Amino acid sequence: MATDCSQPALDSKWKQGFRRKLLAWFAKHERDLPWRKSRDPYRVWVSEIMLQQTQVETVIPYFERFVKIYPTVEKLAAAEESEVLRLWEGLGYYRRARSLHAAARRIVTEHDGKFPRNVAKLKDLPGIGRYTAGAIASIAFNQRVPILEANTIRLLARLLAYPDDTSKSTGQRILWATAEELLPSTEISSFNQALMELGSLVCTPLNPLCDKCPVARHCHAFLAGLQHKIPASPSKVKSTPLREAAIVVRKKNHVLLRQCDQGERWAGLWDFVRFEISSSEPRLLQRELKQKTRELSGVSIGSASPITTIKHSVTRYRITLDGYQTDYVSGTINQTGALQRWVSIKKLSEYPLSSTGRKLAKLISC
DNA sequence: AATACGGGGAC
DNA sequence: GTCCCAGTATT
Repeated sequence: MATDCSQPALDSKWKQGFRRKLLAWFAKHERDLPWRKSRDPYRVWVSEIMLQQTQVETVIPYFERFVKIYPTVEKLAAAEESEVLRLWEGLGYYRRARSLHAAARRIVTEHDGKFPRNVAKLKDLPGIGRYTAGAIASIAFNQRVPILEANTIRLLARLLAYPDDTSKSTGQRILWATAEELLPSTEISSFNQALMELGSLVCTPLNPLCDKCPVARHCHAFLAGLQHKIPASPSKVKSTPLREAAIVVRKKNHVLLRQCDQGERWAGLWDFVRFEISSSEPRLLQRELKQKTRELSGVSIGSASPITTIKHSVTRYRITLDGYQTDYVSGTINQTGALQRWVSIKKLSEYPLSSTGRKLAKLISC
């Protein structure tokens, strides 16, 4: 099946012109990005996972360091998960790192260290969905399969002048069908990358550079003057404020760390004792800190003195995190629930911490 | 179909 | 402050 019949076929000459213009533009404007130095599927894969919901400029230093330390899928498979998370620290969406590591082990054991070339087998690996499977298959193996992600959603929505919410299933179906219909018969790797590159550099969210766009004459939004209205902004969930406390419990030159459980935020990473707080009045707050620290960790603490306040966001939550320091008084760490450990301050650098955990760690070590 | 999952860049 | 980012997995 070449096309989705729910989508009216695009004119053949129009498609040819689009492909030709796009590829010519890409030949001239392709950025020199580190994951484009080769089409090694391993490097393509690592870059695609890092790039999920993460901007190119942010990924570059992480990618360089990662492939230097793990140059092959075998090296990655042989690593400890915590080492992988340590390299991922600060990049966010840590499940990506855990899935990447798990997938590396499966590629080595189930596929003899070779990447599956077809989309179905790629999608079967953890952390690889429809986009990433298409990206690896097309970019690394030049297979004729479509991709659809942030850049191309915007680009294709404008190209069609698609007026509705592109995140809904109808919009997704239409845009995937369009991405497939536009595919040339050769040069798929360049074509798919060119779509993303044009979306990223020219067909930008705000103030698209239509006068620099090689396919402006193909673009129904541009031709109708609707490029600023399309794509429609999706309905957004409003954020919820949250107050939390992080307690650095000190025992001589050690501090108490806890490894976040599966199913909670920062799964697999380590953090200081951390919980939501409700009290405002100082006396009550001290009681709450002691009580919740005891509940969560098993240890009793003295009075907690503030270190700093960090404001940050996690998905839809706007968190105000108060960091405290206090001395261990008594008790032993819980053996049930999440793994906990007394860690010497010197060794904090070896542990993968959340971004806020790392900020607190830097503050106490000096 | 909706929601959880991080953190930072750009304006 | 807000919006956005080379999405995926789970509910």
